[in-house]
Parts: sequence; C-alpha cells; structure tokens
Amino acid sequence: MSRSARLLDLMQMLRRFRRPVTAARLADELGVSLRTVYRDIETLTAGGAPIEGEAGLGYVLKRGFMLPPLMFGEDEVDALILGLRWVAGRGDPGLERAAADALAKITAVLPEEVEDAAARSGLLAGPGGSGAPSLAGIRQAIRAEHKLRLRYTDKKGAATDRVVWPIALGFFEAAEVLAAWCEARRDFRHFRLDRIAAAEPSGQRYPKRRRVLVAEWRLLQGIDGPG
Amino acid sequence: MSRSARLLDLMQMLRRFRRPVTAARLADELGVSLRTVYRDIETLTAGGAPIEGEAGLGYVLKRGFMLPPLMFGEDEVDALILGLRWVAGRGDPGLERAAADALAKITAVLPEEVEDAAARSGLLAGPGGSGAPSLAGIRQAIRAEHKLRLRYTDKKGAATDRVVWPIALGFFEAAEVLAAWCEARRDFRHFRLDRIAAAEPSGQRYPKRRRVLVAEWRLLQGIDGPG
DNA sequence: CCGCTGCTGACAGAAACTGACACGGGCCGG
DNA sequence: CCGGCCCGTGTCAGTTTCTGTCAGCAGCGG
Repeated sequence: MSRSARLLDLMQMLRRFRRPVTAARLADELGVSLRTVYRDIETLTAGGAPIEGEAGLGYVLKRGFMLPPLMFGEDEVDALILGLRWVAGRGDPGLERAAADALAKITAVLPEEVEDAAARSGLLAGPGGSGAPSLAGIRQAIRAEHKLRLRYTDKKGAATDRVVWPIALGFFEAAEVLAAWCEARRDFRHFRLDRIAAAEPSGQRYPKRRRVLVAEWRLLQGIDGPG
Repeated sequence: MSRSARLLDLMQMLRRFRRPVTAARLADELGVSLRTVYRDIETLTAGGAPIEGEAGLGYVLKRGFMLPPLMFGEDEVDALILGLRWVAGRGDPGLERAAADALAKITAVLPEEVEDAAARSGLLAGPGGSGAPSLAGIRQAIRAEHKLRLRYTDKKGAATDRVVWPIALGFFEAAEVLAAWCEARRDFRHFRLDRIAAAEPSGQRYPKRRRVLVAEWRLLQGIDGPG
C-alpha cells in the first residue's frame, strides 16, 4: 500500500470512530508501526486535517471529511459551483456559511478560466451576481420585517419606485422572485430580482407581522390548501 | 518540492495549455528530467487523469479538472450535496446530468453516515428524495403540456384528488411548489411538492397552450409588472 | 508510583525516486 | 531512405524518503 493511500485510509478510520481512537489501534489496522502512525498524523495535520490528540485518550477527528483527489469535467465543476452558490444564498444561516466556505475552498484551487466559465453560465445569479441588489440585504429586511424602497424596471423597461413589505423569497421559472405587499397597489405582488435596480432599506417596520402577511399570501396563492 | 505537489502542478499546467504541450516543456518548467515527467504522467493516468499523448505532438488534457484533496466540514459536505441535488433537478439537461455525475463521484467516497446526514437535512427534496413524486415526471408533464392527476394532502392531513394543468415549478419558503391550473377550482393554485402523495400522468394534453397559461398566471401573480 | 496514552529524536536498513543513457516506434517532410 | 519531432520504456547508480526499533519525555487518572 502506498503512503498516500494509507493517509486516506487513516482519515476514513478517524471519521469512522465516534470516540477517540488510540494510535496503537490505528497502527494495528493499517499494519504499520506506531511511529509511522504518529508521522502520518503529523503529515495530515500539517495538511490541514483537524485531528486532535490527547495523551491517555487517543485521536479524534474534530469534524469533517477529506475528499480525496477527484476528477471532474468542466460541466461538473459548473454544477458544483452553481449548486453551492444557490445554497449560499438560500439555506439556513449555517448552511449558507458552509456553502460559501466550500465554494471558497474549491475556487481557491481552480484556474481562473474554469471559474470564469461558471460565472458566465446564466442559470443562476449568484450572491454577488448580476447587478441584482444584495440578496442578503433583502433577506435582512424580511427578517427585520422592514419596508423596502424598490426601484423596479418592468418588462417594457419602465422604471417605477415602490415601497413594499417583503415577506418571502422564491424562485419560479428560472427567475428569482420576491413576494411582498405593495403599498401602491394595496395588494401582494411579486418582483423579479433581476428587475430590481435598487432596494433600499427604509429602516421602518411594516405595520403587520410578517407571519400574518405570509398566511394571507398563502391563502391567496392557495399554497396551503389549496382552498 | 515534494512529488505530490509536483503532480498537482503538472495537472494545473496541462489545464493551462489549450494546445498539446511537450514533455520537454513540462520538464523545463518543473525543473525535472524528461524521464521523471514520463513517470509522473504515468502516475496521473493510472490515477484516472484523462491525459492523451501523441508522439510528435505532445500531451493534452482531454477535459476536466482534478480537484486535489480538500477538507470539508460536515455542513460543507451537506451544502455540496444539497446544491448538486438542486442543480440535478433543475438545470438545463446537460447541467443536470453533470450535477448527477458529480454527485455520484462525491457520494462514492463518502462514508454512509455523512451521506445519510445530508439526506436528512430537510431543506430540499432531492430528485430521488423524500417520498415526493418524481420531479422528473412532473417536469415532463409540464414540457408535454399534459394534465396530471394529483393526490394531495393539505395542511390538516386531508387527502384530495385533483386534475391539474401543471405550468411551472418553483420554490418559496423552503417549500417546493408546483404552479398549476386546477380543474376543480377553475383557477390557478400552488401545490407543495412535499404534500403531493402521487402524481400520475394522464396522457392528455391540457386544452390551452402552456405559454398562454403562464402569461395569465404571471398577470395574476403580478410577476411581470407588477400591475 | 504505575499504567495508559501521545509525542519526538536518532539511526540503520528498506523502499521509492531521480537522472543519464540506450533503444523502440509513429508521423512527417526533404 | 534518412533525419527530426515527439512519446514511450527499461536499466542502473546515486539520492532521497520512509520505516521500524529504541529511548526518553509528558499529561492524566487511579
């Protein structure tokens, strides 16, 4: 067994054991000496693996998984990047952060051309994407139950200004959509994110609870029913 | 420079050159002998790298990119898997295929526990997911402009049967939603995918063009406007 | 103190790697 | 036919890396 294969095996074993595992146990399973296990652990930690060792206890992998070298085609890399961008903008906060971190790790090892090709594939606007306003800002307004001032460009190119109460983000037909109560129209409306030229937080709370608005909107959409 | 680092450099160089590059050129840049380059190429191809070499021409990397060993936390792996699942169900056909392929590669090297955790994270129903009906089947019905018979369970658990004309798939508030014209209600309705117990293709075309229905639906939603 | 463990250095021997050299073969042009 | 441009492979002496053994140190708990 080559050393590199053994290092991967070692990682898998650490992953497998939920409790600390002694170097002796690892050495036994790998068929090498204790000294070699210490060296291997040293090599892995030098390469970034989060392994903790305590005398009298053994080794434990803090958490995580080391992906071995994998070959991906260009379109597969595209899919990876796009999927992560999507999660980075929409998961729960922990998952968003994780997606951003994973994306950073992958792009750090990509040549620039590969990353550029992914950026050009137009399926999704990523978080920093296509001139659309900050998704994070919109999500923050939804969370804070704050009004937003939108500068919106409709299908024909005409620009209007709106004050809206944003309640939900969604995605339909390859377009990202903000569901909101529109003060001008006194009704719910949906705004395509790619047509929002600007979204300024007003700092004002909207006068109804978001929860209530969402329930009304759902009733109207027939989402929970559908009635 | 360690050998493993040099192998990665070699991959990057092959990636960089759009045309065939000679072993002599590679040897020069890496500062090793020609013989060593041949050995390195042998090692890489043995490990699955799609490198082609022709006497009189040089080496060319068929396509693709080899990701070096990367360390991901559990949540990062979750984000990877979820993102790929999402793209696998929604991109253009080529990208869907690529996402499925990438997903297969990653899950092939994951211990089962890691994959299971990702499957349980309930943000998205993957293509083969959560007892939800086949997304592909629903998408096919949309493309073919065919009616679907739905068995639907509402919020309270009551089951109803519907014949609908599916027009679009979307995502709101962590729920995947099918937009469709409902024959029973003679109006547009939205059905959460996770509440669709069954979706049988009727084999019948719905009587209006999907394009027209989508335009009406958009008008109602105020998506293209808005109003 | 003892036992259980991680940890590190030193060293002889083993294993892997390297460069130089030689040779084989395909393709192309003079 | 020959030579040049390449990829490709084997051999061997020298170099580098790795391994196991041994010795010693340290933390922790009984």
